[in-house]
Amino acid sequence: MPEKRPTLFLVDGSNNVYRSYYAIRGLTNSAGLATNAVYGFTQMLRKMLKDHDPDSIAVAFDVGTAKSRHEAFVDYKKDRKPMPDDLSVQLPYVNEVLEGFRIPVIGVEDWEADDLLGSLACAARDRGYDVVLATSDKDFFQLVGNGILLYHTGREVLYDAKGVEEAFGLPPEKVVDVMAIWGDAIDNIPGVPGIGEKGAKALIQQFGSLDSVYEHLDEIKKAAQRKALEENKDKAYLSRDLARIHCDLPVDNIDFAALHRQEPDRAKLHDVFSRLEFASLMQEFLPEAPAVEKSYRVVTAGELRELTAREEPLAVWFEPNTAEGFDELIAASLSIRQSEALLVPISRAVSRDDELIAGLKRILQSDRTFIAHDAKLQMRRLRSNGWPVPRNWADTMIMSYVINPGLPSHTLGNVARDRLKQDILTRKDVAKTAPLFAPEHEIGASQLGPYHQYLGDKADITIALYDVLEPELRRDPALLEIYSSIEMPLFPVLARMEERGIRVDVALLREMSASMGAQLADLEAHIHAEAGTEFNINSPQQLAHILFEKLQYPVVKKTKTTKTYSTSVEVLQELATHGFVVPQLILQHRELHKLKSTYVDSLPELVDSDGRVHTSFNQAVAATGRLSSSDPNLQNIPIRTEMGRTIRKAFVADAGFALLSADYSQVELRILAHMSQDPDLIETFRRGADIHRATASKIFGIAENQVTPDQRRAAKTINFGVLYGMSAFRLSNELSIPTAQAKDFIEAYFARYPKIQQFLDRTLEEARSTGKVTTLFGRIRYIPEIHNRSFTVRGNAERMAINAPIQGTAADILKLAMIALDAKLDESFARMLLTVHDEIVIEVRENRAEEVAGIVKDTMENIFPIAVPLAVDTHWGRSWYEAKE
DNA sequence: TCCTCTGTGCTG
DNA sequence: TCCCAGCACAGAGGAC
Repeated sequence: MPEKRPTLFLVDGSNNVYRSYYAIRGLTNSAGLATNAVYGFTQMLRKMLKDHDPDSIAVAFDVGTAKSRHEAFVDYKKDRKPMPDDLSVQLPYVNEVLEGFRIPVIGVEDWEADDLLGSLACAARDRGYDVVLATSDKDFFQLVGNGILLYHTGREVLYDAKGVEEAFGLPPEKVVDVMAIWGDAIDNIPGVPGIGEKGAKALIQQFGSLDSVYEHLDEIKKAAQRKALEENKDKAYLSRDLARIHCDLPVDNIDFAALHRQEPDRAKLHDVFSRLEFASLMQEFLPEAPAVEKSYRVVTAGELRELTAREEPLAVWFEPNTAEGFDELIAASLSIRQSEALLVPISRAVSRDDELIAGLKRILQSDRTFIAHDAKLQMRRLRSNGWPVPRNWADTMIMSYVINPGLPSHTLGNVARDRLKQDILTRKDVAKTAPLFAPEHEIGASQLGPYHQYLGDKADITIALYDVLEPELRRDPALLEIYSSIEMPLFPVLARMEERGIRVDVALLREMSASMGAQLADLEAHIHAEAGTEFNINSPQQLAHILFEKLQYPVVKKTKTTKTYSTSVEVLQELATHGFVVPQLILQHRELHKLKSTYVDSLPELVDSDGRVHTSFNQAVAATGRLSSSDPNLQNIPIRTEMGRTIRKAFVADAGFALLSADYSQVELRILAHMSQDPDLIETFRRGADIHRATASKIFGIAENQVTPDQRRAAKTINFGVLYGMSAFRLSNELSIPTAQAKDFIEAYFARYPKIQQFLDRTLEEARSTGKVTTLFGRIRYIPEIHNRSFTVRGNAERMAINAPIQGTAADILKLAMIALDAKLDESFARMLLTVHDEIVIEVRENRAEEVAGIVKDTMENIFPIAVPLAVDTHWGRSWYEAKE
């Protein structure tokens, strides 16, 4: 193998200062000094040094004006605004930061920074460096290739020539030809007026160069394009000259050896960061180097044997070939102690060691505890690769979730930041460095790089979190019970459900798509004709313009955040009642388009080679304890309208099987009855009456058989409203009655169900005094905003406090039922596939559907007895459509 | 071009 | 002042 060339990173100073200035808004220190540009620039540098660890580095700034280009084109940059004051004041700090990092600054009087960078790059390349230009200016794409790479500092992506071709659409050598036509507003390169990015790229793709475009003008089909090119030939050629970056300026005086990386001056950095008030950077660059050094290394056979003999919990991470997939494993990361990690190369590509792999498999078969952050993911990765799956797991993601489910995210990186104040490298960070650091080549190497760092962090941080979270969990017996008796037994069940997937009838969806497409086209034509103009019906902005400005319909409602005209269903329905025809058509178009784009057209894309879609059930997302589903979300498949419901016909059972759906009836109201111990509500459920009719009877003081459909509907709305903490305002809206009357209804309700009122009061009191609420099983949800001074924020918190115990208890019960069912049902005749909050979908042998339905109903109804019976309805059929009554 | 925000709408 | 919990699509806007 040829010796590796040293890397030299050349940073485009002005570009990155400006980019940071515009990318981050409103950052100042307490003295009022703007710090946005220097902050962004510093973070960019820090990230780049960390991710790419260059051997040498320099920053180029332009100084003075650029004469050569003035001569070429007098208008050049004539419109460029002077640097904003709140940017120029930051430049001295940028210099201080660079001094702190000990990074040299290169500036040559009267040269364009572009040309300076280009010339430095070419000279360095010729002296044996791998050069990386750090900029977000796409003009530099032209220099990429033959020893020069571009690191896009906004995207944090490294481009080689192939990468440029993918990203830009054309290879580096064609960039100036494209710019000649396209132009560049930022640099005042005019280009050919009337032709933009797409047109310019298409032309160069077709003809190969600017010269060739002009040689073949007569072949250009679009008359307007041809005319624009004819009339602006001078501008085009001038633009090409302006876009070309010069690489031949004399840079002989530059001593490249002096650009070698140096250790940063931590004291200096700490000082400037403290004046700028960059707290996290101050923390990172303490005057003294950090005492604890991480020890990550590639494991030896001896070390692995030693590890096998031990029994303490082992944190594990298995790295697959692709970020989200379950395909071939590349490497494993193991840790039994914080700040340490052993890495095992698995990849076939390089350094595969069968002895190591066999040793690792032996460890997995032991009875020790394996700690993972998302054990379900690790389990699926192992199983899909035919590896042994451990029996005993601990899961730090679930620990974090059980301890505080309300965090915005329970990913490893997020929990590490929250709990350990540590940032970890992501796969994305490392993948961006691909052209320099191909993982399969790096993992077996003796010298550690970013990929080792990333892998080591996985196991190291997992065990560090375990050390923090496990004792914390133990301090709360109820939470420990939820963890060990609900969540941990559940995850292998969910793993199986994901692996099985559900069969989808793609042909049926394609048929639906075609027919819906035709209907949509008709509707669209009709709407455009009625509106008298063509516009994008799916654009709320354009639609609002047509409805409320062109057609002058009355304004019903404004949107919440931007206070623009709302075009929501309620608004359109309201307008339709006035007799306007367009809103009615839009409503039809909306429904069709929604169903087609979200379900009918997207589901077939997600069908696996086994003809089934495999969703992910997320066990650490919903703040109430519910599960969620994504990629695809199978918990929001339409049912309420007949057209939407039809989509369920595409979810089908295997040949010889049926789909069985079992759902809890009114589970949340039954839980409310239990938790409040309201005698009337309990009595109604015990005698198996229609709960909404019974409620109507009580509120309106009439016999149950006298209740009108409207009264029942009102009672139903109130019943659900109670679970959500509904306001009289909302109820009045929902029922189209005056607010005063809605208020009366609610008062009548609580007068008849005083225990419910007491339960709600008690729950709010718990939230106020302890800052949290709990489910029947002790699952916690924190309600930090319960004392907020803002009426709106506090009101929201109160409604969450009321809803969380009920919704969460229902989730707990469903999870217990799933665990019990998984133990009872044999894979050979009944397979749990889906769960939708109060429903479980099971694929069952046709001839055993009735028997299994009985088992499922019995299990779900008796899993956790409460003051009222839990009722479960079951239905089955060929499809999910048929399985729902 | 990509990313983020916003509006909208589907489920329990 | 708009009812809890989710996920996903499409358009629009920002831009050295």
